[in-house]
Amino acid sequence: MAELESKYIANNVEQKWYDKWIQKNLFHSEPDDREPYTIVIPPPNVTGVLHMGHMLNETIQDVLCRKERMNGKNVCWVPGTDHASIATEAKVVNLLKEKGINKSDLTREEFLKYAWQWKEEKGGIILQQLRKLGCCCDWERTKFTMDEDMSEAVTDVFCRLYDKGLIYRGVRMVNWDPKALTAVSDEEVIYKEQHSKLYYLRYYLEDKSEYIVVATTRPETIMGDTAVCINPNDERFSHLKGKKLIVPLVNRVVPIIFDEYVDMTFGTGALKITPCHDINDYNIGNKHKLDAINIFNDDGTLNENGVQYKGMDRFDCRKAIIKDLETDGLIDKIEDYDNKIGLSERTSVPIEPKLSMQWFCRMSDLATPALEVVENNIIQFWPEKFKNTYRHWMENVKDWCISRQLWWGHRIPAYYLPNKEIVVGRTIEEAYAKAQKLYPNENYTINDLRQDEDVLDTWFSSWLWPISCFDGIRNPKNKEIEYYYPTNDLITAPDIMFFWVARMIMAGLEYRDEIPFKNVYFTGTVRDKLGRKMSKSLGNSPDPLVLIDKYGADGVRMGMLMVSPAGGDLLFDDVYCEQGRNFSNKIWNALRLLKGLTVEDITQPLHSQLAINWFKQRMNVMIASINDDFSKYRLSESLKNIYTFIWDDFCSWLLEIVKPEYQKPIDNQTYEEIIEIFEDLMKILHPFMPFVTEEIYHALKERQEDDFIMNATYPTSTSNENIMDEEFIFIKEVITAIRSIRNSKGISPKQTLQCFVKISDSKNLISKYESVIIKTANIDKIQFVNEKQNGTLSLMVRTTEIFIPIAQNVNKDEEIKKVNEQIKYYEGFKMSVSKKLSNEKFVSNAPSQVVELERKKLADCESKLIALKQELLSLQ
RNA sequence: GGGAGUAUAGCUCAGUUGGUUUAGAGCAUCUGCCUUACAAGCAGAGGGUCAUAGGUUCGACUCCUAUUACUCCCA
Repeated sequence: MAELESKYIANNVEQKWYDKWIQKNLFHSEPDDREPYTIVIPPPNVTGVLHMGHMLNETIQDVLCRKERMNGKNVCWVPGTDHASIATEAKVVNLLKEKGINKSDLTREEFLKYAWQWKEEKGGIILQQLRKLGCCCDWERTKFTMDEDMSEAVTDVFCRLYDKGLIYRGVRMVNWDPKALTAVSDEEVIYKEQHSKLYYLRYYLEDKSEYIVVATTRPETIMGDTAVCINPNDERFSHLKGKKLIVPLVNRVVPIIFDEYVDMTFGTGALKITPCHDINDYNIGNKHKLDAINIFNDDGTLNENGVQYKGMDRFDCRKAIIKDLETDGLIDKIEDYDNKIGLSERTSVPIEPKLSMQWFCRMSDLATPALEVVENNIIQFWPEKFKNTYRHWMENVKDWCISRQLWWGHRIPAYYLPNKEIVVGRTIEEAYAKAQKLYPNENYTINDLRQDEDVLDTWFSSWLWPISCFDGIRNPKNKEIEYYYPTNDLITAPDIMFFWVARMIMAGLEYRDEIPFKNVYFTGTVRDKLGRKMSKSLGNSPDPLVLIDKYGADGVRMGMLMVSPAGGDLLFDDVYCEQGRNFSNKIWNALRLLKGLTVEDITQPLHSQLAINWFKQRMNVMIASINDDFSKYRLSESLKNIYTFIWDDFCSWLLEIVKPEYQKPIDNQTYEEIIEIFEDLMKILHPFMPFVTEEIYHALKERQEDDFIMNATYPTSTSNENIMDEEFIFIKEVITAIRSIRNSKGISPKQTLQCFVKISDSKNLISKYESVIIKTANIDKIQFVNEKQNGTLSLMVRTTEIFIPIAQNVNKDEEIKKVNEQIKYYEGFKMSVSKKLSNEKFVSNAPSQVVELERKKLADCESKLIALKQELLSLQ
């Protein structure tokens, strides 16, 4: 074998193995008689580039997939992307603008051509990046939410829901995004605290005899005012019943209305009502049958109802209006005021409430069963606390606004007839047939049908994802959907629980009569080390590809997972990736150690045999604990355990014990066993660090052409016996105590020491492991004695006393001080235990093992105290 | 304003139905080592009134109540 590099270079290794896995088609799945394990990826936006949130999310999925594959499942991880209507359309519009092309100058078809072109060029970047991370996605199955089959499913579902009466059209107050020029759903509005102003405006009575002061944060909407509202219990205004007011600037005469909705303590107690531009005002307007005057164009500028401000942007208009009102003396005062403003998640501009005709999907019937399956743990949430949030939303679910005023997306399959009626159909032909049937006397031609201009909300396709990925809407009985569905685990962020998770559950139950997945694992948010969310504007997000280049995909994967408990936020820092990279290097060097040894057919030393047997027992315990952690999605804990198992138990203890002296050979039995153990360790680690483990796996032995660790069987726990592990813990304490003495007295590790052990219960155990202690603590041999030896230092491990002779003089004062400190500690300990034991209630109520244990504690403590006091005497 | 969650070492977190020598890990810190696999390392050490105040219990980091602080969700 060629000389191994002294450092592990991930870049030399990772691409090589990924290419081999692809070349051997190891990620591809076909239905067979094995049990399936299915994950559909939460499809990233085509506009997106890989960010830290994806990294965490995809790493978790990859770990789960790789683990289940090694457990013998037929693993299918379906990758794909989401068309992201608003974001993509915005991107394409901007791009065209740079080329000097306005969207409004293009036809729908022309625009879509540009959009598809953009998608083909840029939309796959993120999936390429996932390959760098090592993701074992079945790339042959890559889906896009606007693929033809996926789109057909969306249309089909729309028609079915419409026929069922669950989809309707209506005028509603919607959240209007004046930049994207579309409605967005409630979930896409982000409320942010902002410093703004509260303006106190004077509205004169019709007869100008007096004015009342109205407080508002949005003075620019006064042109749409159609009333001023007052609480009927508010005595300050009771004399104004039946009076009318003049709206400033537009001089419109509006009524004073009375409604208990108004909070008497807020502002002045008088509220201006603008039914077109505020949801609460809209409701009051309906109730009191007020006029509704729309003053805005779709892009947030003022329309002709804004009279002299026509054409001005809404925020410029606010400034202008304040100036004009001031000139007219109609401003009472202006106060600083903090309020929450709704911003569009996509464009970050303030949302403008707007009345408009939209399509809605009725939710309540769909929500009931979807809540039930989560309440009954048929679908399990990890961590479980998210059930609360889910329940709250499902119990207060509102109808879903599913239309968007965009071109990029699934066009609504509704057609308008000249008589203003609507027909819905999967194709225009189907719609036309319906029209003929409904209105046989009208003699319509197919050209009379005009399709709705709007597209569907992106989530209206995403909610079908686990089904439509396997063509389960169009072909509900096909082999694939029957085999892979329901999927096993969904890994996602909690912020899309309502957009997506809840609706997938609804769709699953509605169209398959079955849940879409059995477990939902919610990841935390990736933050920077100061706890701030990672964002473009803060520039605090590292570039994942740069990280991978620097630390290796294995290093980054491990770094992220080590610090991300389920559902807990992750405070990311490069140092974690560095730790991951160092771990790869540690493993690499363990390989170098083994590869550098000369193997001979000689007798296996006792210490090697003992250590290997101990390690095998420990391995059993470890595997059981890893499997238990996985069953509870405690990936972080599992990885931490594996990390210490390999670094400490394997490298620092096992390898150090079996390592022959410099330039001496190792016996072949030990060597073979260590190679086997190393291989099992790599299998255990593989799901977390796929590349370095594959590399080591192949370096350990010659392998068959098709032998890969990613397809190996995960080691199983063959016994739960752990006697040797417990023994070894004590022996390690003994060894550490001797090393510590060495360290504190400045004795070189190279200097072999004598060692006396006072005869006690531990004699057999220490004799058994004598060879191990000799090797690792560098002592000549163990001599059992009845008394402390002269010129030695005492140390105590549990209740065993050990004496080490040291050449230099013992610093008596220092030793006396130490012994006194220990005596003090054990006296205190003894007191607390005695107190417990002298409590009759404790002795009679506590389980007998607990009482026994306390008795043993007391006995051990007393014998320690005796020894310590003797030690003190001998020092004085 | 309504709801949920968290509070344990300098930092990030474990601590599984209350009881295993009066709290564990990683990182960071300190001490000593270039000991032929590894300085991306080795050996060792220090560091905590378990947020505060009560309560339940023979026994509380663990259960209950209140307070404080922070985080998230919803309006």
